[in-house]
Amino acid sequence: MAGVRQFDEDDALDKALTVFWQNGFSGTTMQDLAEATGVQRGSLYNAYRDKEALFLKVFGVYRARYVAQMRDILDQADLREALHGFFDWAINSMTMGAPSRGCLSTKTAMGVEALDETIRSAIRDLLDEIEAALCDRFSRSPAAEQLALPPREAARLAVTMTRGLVVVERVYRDRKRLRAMARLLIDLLLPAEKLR
Amino acid sequence: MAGVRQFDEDDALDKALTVFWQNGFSGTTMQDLAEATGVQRGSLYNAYRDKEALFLKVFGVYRARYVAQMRDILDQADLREALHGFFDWAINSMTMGAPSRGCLSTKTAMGVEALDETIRSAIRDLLDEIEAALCDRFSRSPAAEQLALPPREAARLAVTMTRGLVVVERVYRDRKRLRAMARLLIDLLLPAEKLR
DNA sequence: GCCATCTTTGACATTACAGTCAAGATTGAC
DNA sequence: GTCAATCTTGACTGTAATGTCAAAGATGGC
Repeated sequence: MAGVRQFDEDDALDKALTVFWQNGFSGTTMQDLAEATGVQRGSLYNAYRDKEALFLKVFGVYRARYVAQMRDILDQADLREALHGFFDWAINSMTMGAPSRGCLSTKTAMGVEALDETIRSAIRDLLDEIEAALCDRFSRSPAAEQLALPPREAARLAVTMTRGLVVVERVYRDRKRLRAMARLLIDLLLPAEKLR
Repeated sequence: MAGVRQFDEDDALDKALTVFWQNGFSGTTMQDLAEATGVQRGSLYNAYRDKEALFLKVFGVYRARYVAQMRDILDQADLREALHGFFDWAINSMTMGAPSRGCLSTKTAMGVEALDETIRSAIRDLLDEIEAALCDRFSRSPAAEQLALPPREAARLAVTMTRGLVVVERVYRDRKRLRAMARLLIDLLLPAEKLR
């Protein structure tokens, strides 16, 4: 196999992820990616065909990391703490950077005007995975008994809420508000432990 | 006052709103607006200075209509029905069109990469107004006693949830899912009446 | 009817971006 | 060491968008 890739692919994808996350899909230019990765535009086209294919590759990295981290955080004995941990982590993640980078999947879903079917399905897969991770955690005894809703429904509600938080973050830029919202939802989902 | 405007401003703003709503701020070009309104690009620039100023004018129309309609819908005796009416209306509104037009404020908040401060503050004002409308309704007796949360908090949670619904709509394109989510939230907010 | 004032019109300048391509560089296989 | 496959490079093309401007057109006030 002669004529071998000159750049470190993992490193390049990682740097590209940072750029996409900060600027969104349509807000990122191939020039931006070339500068961030140190790989020339032409090489990126050669390696990944076009901007969308490169994005999907980067999105795969994002997705794997996201789900692994959230599963790790959810994996603690106390359900309330697991949920707090999850929301804190999500809120910290989206408020990182200046201006705050937000959420890549939400940015992409809402940011591209004519949402490409391939991209949309990649985002849907991620949301499905997030839902599944929450659902798994909620199905574990004794979580199911503590919840005000069946696991699947509680999971979907939590997923929807995190997406709402991303939008609210973008508009209000107020971490306190986000934390308060998360706390409200947790209190509603775990009524038995609601001791004010 | 010689040299008078040749086009009907209300009509033009209304048509521009349709375009912005369907395509978002950055996805809409002045050419699109010229075609939709029947007003030449140059005239639009002359009348509104630039794309952003025109958008803000259009957004004002959107905001007034949105809040008036939602206040009207919330204004029915039974709180549960008022909430169902509100969410149904919001869901119908965002799933209208093909592809569904979504929510103008959310699209704009998430779609513009470097969110302009003026636009962001216009969106924040709208969300504040939506929250206030919900809060007013929740503060009306006997709503406050039926709610699992204080009015302000319940209102904020509902606002966050509608934003989440918009994102979920864009990804899943499934009205049933949206309705189910809305129902879950309503059931959590009105625990006393939770009779399955 | 005349004029000052604003609007309309279409061409123009500028910028920005996605994607292409041919020539040259690199390197593993033999 | 040679070769062929692949990668790299930078210039080029094509397209699309925003905003500007000068000339022409319309109109209310007098």
